[in-house]
Amino acid sequence: MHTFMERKEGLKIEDYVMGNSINSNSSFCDYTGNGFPLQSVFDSCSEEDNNKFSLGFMELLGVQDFTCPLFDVAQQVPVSTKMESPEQGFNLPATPNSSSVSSGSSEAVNGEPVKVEDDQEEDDQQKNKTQLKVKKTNQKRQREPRFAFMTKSEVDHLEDGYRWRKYGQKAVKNSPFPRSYYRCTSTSCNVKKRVERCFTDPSIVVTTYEGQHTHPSPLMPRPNLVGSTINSGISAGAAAAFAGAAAAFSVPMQRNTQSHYYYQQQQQQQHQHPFANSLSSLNFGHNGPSIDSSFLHERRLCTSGQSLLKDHGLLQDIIPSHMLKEE
DNA sequence: CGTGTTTGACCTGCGC
DNA sequence: GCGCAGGTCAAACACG
Repeated sequence: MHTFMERKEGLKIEDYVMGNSINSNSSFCDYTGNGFPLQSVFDSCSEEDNNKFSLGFMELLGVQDFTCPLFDVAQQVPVSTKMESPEQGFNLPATPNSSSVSSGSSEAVNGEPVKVEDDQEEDDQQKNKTQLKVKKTNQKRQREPRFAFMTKSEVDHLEDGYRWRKYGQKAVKNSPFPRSYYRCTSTSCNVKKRVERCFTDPSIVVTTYEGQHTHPSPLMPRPNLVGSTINSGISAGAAAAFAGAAAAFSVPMQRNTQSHYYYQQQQQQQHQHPFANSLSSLNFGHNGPSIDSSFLHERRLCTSGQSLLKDHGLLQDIIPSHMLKEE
């Protein structure tokens, strides 16, 4: 059986969901009836991979029990995984700001306006525009890994231990709810996230993270609080492992939420579970966040939680028992 | 004053 | 080429 780790970039999830019949203009809420914007999560797809991975969508998701509703939040069914950027594994640091380009780069140098002849100024602007195009083109080719999940929450912007600065908001077609764009406030960190609400089920918030933090969470306390989770039925190891994996993409730690996780997997990725990959590389004592008490109320599942359970035995405590039985 | 939000304008990619 | 939609910028503004 194919695991999602073996899947490559280019998987067109819409095809697997609705048999190639989905109108690209439709929101994902239309696709699933549960409203997850897969289009925004699983982009950069290729025809080749469509053909290559013609197995069932559920199989693609690593879900063995095909009777499980695909996007049933109530059942906490893991959904799908995929990552982008061939060169970037799950735990590779995010590309530094070198790839980010400001549209106002032609205005000043070192904060001071540059006085030049008009002709030269125009040339410079032309050059800058050209360079901008080239950079943006390259930027698109090497996208940051994306990680998306849906969360049942009343608040749009979930607290995840990192500080975010909102830099944009756009109305989403076919949805009354706008999409918000956030960027990590850390100067050396270019992680972004998009937050939008499913319009068919407004209680569901879809968060898409792009890139990985290059710094520890500024808000997370030391992980010695993890021990407190034991009393609530989550082992310290499981909690720390999950929180660490979550921190890799800054999964929100929000009370009373329900989430599904989505990975965007990519070509030539290590044959290792993304979460496991992330977990193995995380230094919980330093970089990994500790578990906020709110985490105890979380009922989340990573996409590949089941395989992770098998391999590492870390997350059993937070997996609903009925899901284990379904395996 | 520092930090974060709002919002209109702009850029880019893509389909027709 | 044109129009649309997604994504980003940056000035203005709010707030503690």
